[in-house]
Amino acid sequence: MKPHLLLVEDEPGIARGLVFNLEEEGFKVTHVETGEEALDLVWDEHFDLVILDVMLPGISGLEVCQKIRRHDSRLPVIMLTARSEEQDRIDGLATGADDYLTKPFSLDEFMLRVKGMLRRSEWYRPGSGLGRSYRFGSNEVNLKEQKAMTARGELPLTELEVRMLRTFFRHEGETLSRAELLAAVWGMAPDTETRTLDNFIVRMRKYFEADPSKPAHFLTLRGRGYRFSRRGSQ
Amino acid sequence: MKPHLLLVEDEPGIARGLVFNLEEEGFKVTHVETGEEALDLVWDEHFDLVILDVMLPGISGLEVCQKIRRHDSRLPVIMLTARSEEQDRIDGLATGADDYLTKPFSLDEFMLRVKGMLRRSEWYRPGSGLGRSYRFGSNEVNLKEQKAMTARGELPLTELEVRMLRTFFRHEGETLSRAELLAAVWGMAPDTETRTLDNFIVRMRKYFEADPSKPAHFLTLRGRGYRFSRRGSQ
DNA sequence: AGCTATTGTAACAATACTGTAAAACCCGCC
DNA sequence: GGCGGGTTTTACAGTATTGTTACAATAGCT
Repeated sequence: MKPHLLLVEDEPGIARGLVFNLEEEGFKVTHVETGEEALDLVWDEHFDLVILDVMLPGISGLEVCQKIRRHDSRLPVIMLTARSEEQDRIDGLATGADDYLTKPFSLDEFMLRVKGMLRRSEWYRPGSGLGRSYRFGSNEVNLKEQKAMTARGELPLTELEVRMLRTFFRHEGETLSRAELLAAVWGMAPDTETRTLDNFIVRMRKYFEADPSKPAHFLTLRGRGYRFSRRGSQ
Repeated sequence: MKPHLLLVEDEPGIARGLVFNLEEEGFKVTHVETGEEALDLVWDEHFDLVILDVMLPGISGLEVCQKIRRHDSRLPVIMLTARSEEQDRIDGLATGADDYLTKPFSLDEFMLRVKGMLRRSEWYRPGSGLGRSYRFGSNEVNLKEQKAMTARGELPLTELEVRMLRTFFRHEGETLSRAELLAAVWGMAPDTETRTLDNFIVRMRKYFEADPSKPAHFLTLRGRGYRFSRRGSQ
């Protein structure tokens, strides 16, 4: 689902800003304040990228980076520092950091660098990053690859199926009227009279519901539309 | 084999220094002074990394970068510029550059960034560094020699076959629409209506697929185009 | 329970879009 | 001019996907 970032930063002001903005961009962010905590986490959790301040209480960022490298030689690390000395940048990059930014830096540039690093890392760390799958029930849907893994095996998805699923995923938990669905998926006038929509719903249920006659995820709200929910019916 | 770098830089002073130092480090460097020359070279030679000045006579570095990206989505590009405006950096990174340095920069830092980029790119660009042949399934394709070794023996490749394969290899894993393929391989308008493309796909499958009727590498994505992947279907 | 608007379902029709083979074409060469 | 390799066009078959129709089932209401 969301890429998972580890932010190691002891200055609360900076940390709050970065966490906020990274989450805004759709990342899952774990924030710790010391190198020790960071290493513990890296040891037993999965991260897609580490953002590492160099000046930390306790063990230094450089040392953390070194240890991370020894543990996972490909985990992308972006270093941050308040010091703008050339030697610091060189030490950072030589230690194995994949990028290095000097504070104060532009937030936009930082975001672009994070995204760029994630984009490339997806090419060599399969199962990381964006285009990941959406899970519910015993299904796993990958919109980018246009396929799904269901209880009954792998399944290719058609273009309209993908569009319908995307619409539902984006509005999980909300009730979508027929008109809204027709507009979002088909681009049709909201008053079109057709059973196509129903047919697609049927298909979704056939694909993804354990018991299509008692849907748990693709719910009908009579007179109001449909609602998708990831956890069972309620 | 040495990594091959393309340096695009019109200021002779800077260029000489960089060429000298890069060669010192064991890289093979090709130096050109304009974006046009750069694009010509990228079109028919293999490079492992491009170092691109933004301020060029003729078409700008940004534009060059954009075109390179469209042509080879993974070729690493490092941008250089004399301008230190934040907006420039953002534009560069947003255009698809993988890194961005502002002149004057430290030579050591520059080298570390080049090496870092190359180190990571080896993980996702096959054909880089070592041999020049591209392997998938039980095939081995050599674009330079215009020939391939398949399960059914050696096979000479025609010009267009090479161009199609190159396009697929450079965009491995991406879905290429008919329009994109027509543009990249044939230079045709994107709305051309022709079955030529299909015929070539058929040929690729006949050459390289164990069972051409169940393609594992050259996949059809109905309504969206084709996708090449080295590892079996997925 | 009976009525009605709405939704579910299946079969089928209509549309793309893609695969394939053969014929036509083009171009350099003898 | 005829030949041969390679490419493009033509023509059509094959299929996947989407849309329509007709009707059954159901929920909500009185």
